[in-house]
Amino acid sequence: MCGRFALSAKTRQIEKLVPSIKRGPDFEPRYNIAPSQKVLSVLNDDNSELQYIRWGLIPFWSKTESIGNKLINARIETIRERQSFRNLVKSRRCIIFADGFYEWTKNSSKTKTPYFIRLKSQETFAFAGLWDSWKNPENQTLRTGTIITTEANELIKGIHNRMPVILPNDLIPQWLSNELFYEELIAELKEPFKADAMEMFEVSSLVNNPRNDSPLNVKEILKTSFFE
DNA sequence: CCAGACGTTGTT
DNA sequence: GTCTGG
DNA sequence: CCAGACGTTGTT
DNA sequence: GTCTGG
Repeated sequence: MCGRFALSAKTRQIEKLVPSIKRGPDFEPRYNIAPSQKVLSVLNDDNSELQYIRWGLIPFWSKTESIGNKLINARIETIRERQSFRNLVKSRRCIIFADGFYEWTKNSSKTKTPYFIRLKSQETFAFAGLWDSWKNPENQTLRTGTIITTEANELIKGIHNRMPVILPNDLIPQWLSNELFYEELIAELKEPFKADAMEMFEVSSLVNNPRNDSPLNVKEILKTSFFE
């Protein structure tokens, strides 16, 4: 699963992943992005626009906002079957930027230990996602999205059985293209991102609280040596 | 036909 | 136990 | 994902 | 809005 992640990159690094996007503003680093918060994305609708959507999919037909609490992830194995997702695969794909994510493992003691996972290169990457547009009772439009998951790779398997679908950079244009052979691409994306390009660290349980998103907590959250 | 769901993870 | 909010 | 709430009447 | 279950 993917229920929490980080994005501390500058706009410039994100522009490298999607050359067609217009220069966006720089933004504050975020180390503890939780469902219901805004996530930085590019939608297949407009590959030139960097925009925020809310994490937690609210399908256009939903009468209530609360369904978004549930639809934070979509299993790639069943994405073509699920009522809430299958139509979106054809028409409403997106990418969501991150440079690391968290997974939890349960200990014998009922406590949960968080781990931070990122690329060895420390580069920003793109999750594969789906989005939709919903109108609230006041007729205001809200764009929301969900992150696609797959089985865990060899690195992550030790702590957890699922992980987010990370798009290899060369597949980003395909995922955002409107002439998509999604059958083939989806089959390809079931294969989890390669483990030897990633690294994983146990981190402080400070990250358990989604309100701890201060850059000042980074050294506490990432307690190993790599943030000197 | 209508009513109710529409999801994932992990645990029992 | 289950839902809501972040 | 985790943390925290989960409620009403009536006013300190 | 559309499918599933009864």
